[in-house]
Amino acid sequence: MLDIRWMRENREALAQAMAKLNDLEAPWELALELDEKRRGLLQQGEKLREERNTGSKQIGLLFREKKASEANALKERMSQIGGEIAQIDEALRSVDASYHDAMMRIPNPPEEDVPVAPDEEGNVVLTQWGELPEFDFTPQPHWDFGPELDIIDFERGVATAGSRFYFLKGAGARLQRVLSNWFLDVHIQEHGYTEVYPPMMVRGHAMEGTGNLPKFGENLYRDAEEDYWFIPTAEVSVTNLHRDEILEPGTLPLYYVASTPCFRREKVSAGKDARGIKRVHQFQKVEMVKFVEPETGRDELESLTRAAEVLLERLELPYRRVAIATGDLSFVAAIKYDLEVWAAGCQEWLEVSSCSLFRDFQARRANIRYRPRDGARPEYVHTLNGSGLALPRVIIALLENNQRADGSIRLPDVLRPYFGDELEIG
RNA sequence: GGAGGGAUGGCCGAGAGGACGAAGGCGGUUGUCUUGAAAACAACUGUGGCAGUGAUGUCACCGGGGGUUCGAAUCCCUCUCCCUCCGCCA
Repeated sequence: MLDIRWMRENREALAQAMAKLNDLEAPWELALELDEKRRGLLQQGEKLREERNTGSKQIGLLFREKKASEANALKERMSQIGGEIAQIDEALRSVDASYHDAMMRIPNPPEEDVPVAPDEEGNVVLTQWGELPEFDFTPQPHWDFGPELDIIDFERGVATAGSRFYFLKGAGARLQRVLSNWFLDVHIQEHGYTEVYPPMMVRGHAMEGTGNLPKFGENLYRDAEEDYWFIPTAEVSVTNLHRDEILEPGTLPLYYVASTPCFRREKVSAGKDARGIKRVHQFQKVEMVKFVEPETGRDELESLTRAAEVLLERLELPYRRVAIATGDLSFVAAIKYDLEVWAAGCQEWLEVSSCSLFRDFQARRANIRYRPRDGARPEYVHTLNGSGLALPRVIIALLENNQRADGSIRLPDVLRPYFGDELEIG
């Protein structure tokens, strides 16, 4: 959510930002209109309330002085005012609801240096690390060798839960668990993160806090009877960890990391990314979330992104950092870097991390504030998050890039502390 | 799942239709006293909206929402959460 005062005073900048984002539906003009209406009604109502408050006090006094007839006369007038207040309140309620809804549907304006383009064609590769692996045979995609090695079972996954579900088995399941643990360990021990185990179903208002609702409900799974939503990423629960709080001076920055399953409806066209575990309804992801002071946001984004990149480097996986263009930016992000890893079997770059700065956009929605100094006014924190990393796609790259002519796979040495001498699969 | 009891400021806790944004205590800040500290004493001490350059004014907020009333922390409805007992359970 944006600061309405900023919106009032920066119409031009707002219009430009929305144009850059290529979001033609963003109801920012409507929001400003409703804001004006809302404040008008608010002032009318308050004036009447003031009148009624003083009147009501009078009535109390008059009764105490046994001046019943005067009191009753006043009562009648107050009753009238009460009616007017009720009318204004009703109008205000409806205006307020529309206003709030409009505000919740206005996206975050991009940072100055985000590449301006209408869609993902304008994304810019900023850096590329590592050499693409070369083979003297044709590298296979994981959906071919996964079942052969009996480490991924698609058929039984589909039979059990439907399309885009799978079983990881044996070395496959173990690899995911080991990677998840190792990612967590690196973030905790080297990057100063605190591990949390968050709820994986949350209330609707938590989804609003991170910006997944009201606009993107169709991407989420939910309980049919109760207000429980399955998290599409740990970002949702972990960001809400400090909802409605005022953090005392000295608490920021806060770094959290969690490894959770993520549930996504993935209503993409039926054929797209249908094979393998590139795009599935349930996957494991290690997510980093930061709460920081506003001035430090950009530096924190850089260190957050580096924390994810380091993992890819130690796994010897070639990757690139991509600056997401304005038209491809998510609703809540002010700036976003994607990390894409090369998968030799699929022959494509797979997104394994998104690192975003939200400024105060989420903090306003979730009402997360901090006190800059003792006794100072509370201000909104800035939030960031990034995957560090999404498991299935890292597994894809790891398996596909390290396959050998005989069909076996040799995992990188960095995993030796977790695998011992069992670095070979198949 | 069933029965009952609760939710009040940073914390504890009073409050039962009118002088209540809310007693009292704790905590915090400042001052007096003191070489300094402690103690004692005194004053101050919540959040947000709107209007105003400003002093300030005004409105809202006693878990959330709705209602009754001239007037609600207080009465009614509803939701959420917490506690106790019973049932069930990894």
